[in-house]
Amino acid sequence: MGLGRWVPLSHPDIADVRLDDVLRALADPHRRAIVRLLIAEGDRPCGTFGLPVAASTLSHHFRALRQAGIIRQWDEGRQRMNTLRLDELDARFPGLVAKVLDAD
Amino acid sequence: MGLGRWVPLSHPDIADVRLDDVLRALADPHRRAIVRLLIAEGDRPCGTFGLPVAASTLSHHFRALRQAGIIRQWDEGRQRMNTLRLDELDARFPGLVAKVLDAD
DNA sequence: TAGACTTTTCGTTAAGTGTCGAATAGAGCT
DNA sequence: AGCTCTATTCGACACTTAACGAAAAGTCTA
Repeated sequence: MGLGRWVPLSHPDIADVRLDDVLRALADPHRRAIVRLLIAEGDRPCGTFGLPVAASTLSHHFRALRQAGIIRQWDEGRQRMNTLRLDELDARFPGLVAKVLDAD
Repeated sequence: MGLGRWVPLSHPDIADVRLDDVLRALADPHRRAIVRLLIAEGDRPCGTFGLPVAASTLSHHFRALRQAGIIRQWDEGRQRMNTLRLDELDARFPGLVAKVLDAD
């Protein structure tokens, strides 16, 4: 699965998630599309989002979302699964994610 | 007031305001502070925000907010006034600005 | 007219972003 | 072992960003 397996996947504690990072992450339309699909169709591996970008670019967007505290990832066989940290995000920034996604 | 007086102040039509730009503009804490002060204390000139940055940097942030469609500016004597386009923003992205400002 | 005041533009610097292709590395299958 | 599949890292590129100081422009006041 690439070199990023030895360094285990790290996720920020929800208390350490910064609004700056969340907003910057959601300011990108590809990343909003990822979040929207996670809400609409549930947890899914990276390769199933159908975005028109190279695999390496996709990987970059998933990392941005994970480091911002928006998604959680784990490995399952040869794929990497993604889930939205919606409950945690709503506890920290109530209603924010929904409002952003509603906005377009 | 500087060279930017001959090119008159331009503000995007609210219909042309893009979510990407609004989120990117609000992802900066100095710019959120500007918006928050406009809500709390009403329209005010650029020099009255008390941010710990150089005047030229402040100017840069006001331009970012204006071009994103978040504030409207006009000249009054030797100062440049600022107002939040909150009604327009709420018509376009209902509740978004309030949610973002509430979030921290 | 001369000076003070407010704000912008310009030039620079350091850092960050989105994108791609190539190379790499596990997992699973034959 | 070898091959395929999924996803990552790396290096490169063009572009954007936040920040500063210096210079300049317009407005107001003395």
